[in-house]
Amino acid sequence: MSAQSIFAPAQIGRAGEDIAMQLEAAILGEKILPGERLPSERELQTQFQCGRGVIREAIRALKQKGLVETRKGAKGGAYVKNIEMTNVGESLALFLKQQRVAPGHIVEFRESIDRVIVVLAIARASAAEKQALVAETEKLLEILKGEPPDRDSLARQDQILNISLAKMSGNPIFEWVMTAIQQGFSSHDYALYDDPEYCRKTVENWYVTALRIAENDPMKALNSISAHYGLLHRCVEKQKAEAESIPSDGG
Amino acid sequence: MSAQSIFAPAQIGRAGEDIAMQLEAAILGEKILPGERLPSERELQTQFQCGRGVIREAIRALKQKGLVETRKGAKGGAYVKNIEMTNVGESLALFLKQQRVAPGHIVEFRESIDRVIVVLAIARASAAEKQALVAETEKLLEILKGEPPDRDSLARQDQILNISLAKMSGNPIFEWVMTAIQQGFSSHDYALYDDPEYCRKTVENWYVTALRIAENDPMKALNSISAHYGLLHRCVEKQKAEAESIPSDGG
DNA sequence: TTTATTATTTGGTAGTACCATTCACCTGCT
DNA sequence: AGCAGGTGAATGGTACTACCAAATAATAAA
Repeated sequence: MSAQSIFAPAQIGRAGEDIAMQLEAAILGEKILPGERLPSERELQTQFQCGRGVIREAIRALKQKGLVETRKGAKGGAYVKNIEMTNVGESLALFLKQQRVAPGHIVEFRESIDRVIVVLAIARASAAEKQALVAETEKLLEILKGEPPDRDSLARQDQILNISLAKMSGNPIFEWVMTAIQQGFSSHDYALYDDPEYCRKTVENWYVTALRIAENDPMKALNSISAHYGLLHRCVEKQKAEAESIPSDGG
Repeated sequence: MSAQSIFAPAQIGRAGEDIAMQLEAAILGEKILPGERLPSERELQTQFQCGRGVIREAIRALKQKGLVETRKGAKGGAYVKNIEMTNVGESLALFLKQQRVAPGHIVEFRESIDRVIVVLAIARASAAEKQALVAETEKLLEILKGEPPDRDSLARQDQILNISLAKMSGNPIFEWVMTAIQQGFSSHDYALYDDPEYCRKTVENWYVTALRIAENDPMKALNSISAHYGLLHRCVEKQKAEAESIPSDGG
């Protein structure tokens, strides 16, 4: 009943934007909580005193932002949901693609983040969490034993490890940033796992790193991280060189 | 003339999504370059064999992603543009707001990022850029001389400094992260500038940091950064304590 | 009580009409 | 010729109506 009179008609030039903003404000201001629904399009139409198309466009914008999801049928409508990391990641991925951010930059960023994460994780994560991390790396070793190793599984497990580690930092922002970067970079990551040599070394390095973390040895863990990204960096350089020497298949 | 037959009618359940995806693919695939226009809504309507509302919603989604901007009138339409960092930042900012991240976490994250940025900036930025940074901090000093200092200007200049510094790292991802974090937490930053003591110290610290960077002295610069965030952290704690002792005015 | 049918709600789509804005073009005056 | 002002066309923005498809609720039938 709270969402009946909180909206103003607001009929200026770009009414759609205005309505989208009002709805967004209502959501962020927790006038409408996650799980609840916005009034139906036809109700909003009367509340805002405008056409239904405008309402639809506004809701479309919210949907794009990940603020709501829509369902059809009775009891359908625009349901407020918690924003997921994937929305942020998608957005970043778009940016990275269009701006042609060099893989080297991404590697550099990830390394710098990871170094901080490792130190925080050692200081804050419980022994159980650290052991769990080691267990996850052992899974990675298992996957590597396959003949041939399943690249898809490797990449997925690698992402899981990165996220787990980020979680152990005790600071959610690291986790989110890592998730976003991984989404934006996933295509490259896959490519890197094509190199069997890089692949093997990386997996081994993950294992060592996890052990160092479990042993609460930050300096050695940082060394492992550096080694990891050293590998990654060389691999990126190598792929770049190859891409330049074979400039075929382009559009 | 290339954008006439590249779209398929594609009339399945959620046609809007489909059309948005096709348009997005066309843009990312560089079928339509930045600065160019999408066909008009009415043209797309005939190409996709659907109603104009659907087209409008699809374009609305692209607009929300920051892929296009629309203009009215003759020669108007949806123009492809380069994605700006603020668009990506908005997405993250939204997420951070909804997740109610503790200010302490943000301070921690920003410090860790800033430490890396400073080192990179010293190594990579030109002498001119470093001098420019010093000049910007001097502006901050000027603002501080006002009686009373204009908090709004201070906060804005502080943001400019952070972004400038991030830019000097030579890695656009740091710039993005800094932009995004600032967007998400401008409110906190403003609050911090309410404390005149913190304000003065911070400004002075910025100046010292810029000088250290200009002198290419990474260790001292890092010390300044630590001092900066030490201040910030104490200020956040103080405000948190105050907020807890005065639990009024809440929703 | 369970199952099948019907009605209702609600988002999704199509189409039309009209308005406001912007630009290209043309007219007419100087 | 050159400039001022008007005119018209293109285009996004809005309103409205009608209908479809899906999902739920209410009702009837077994």
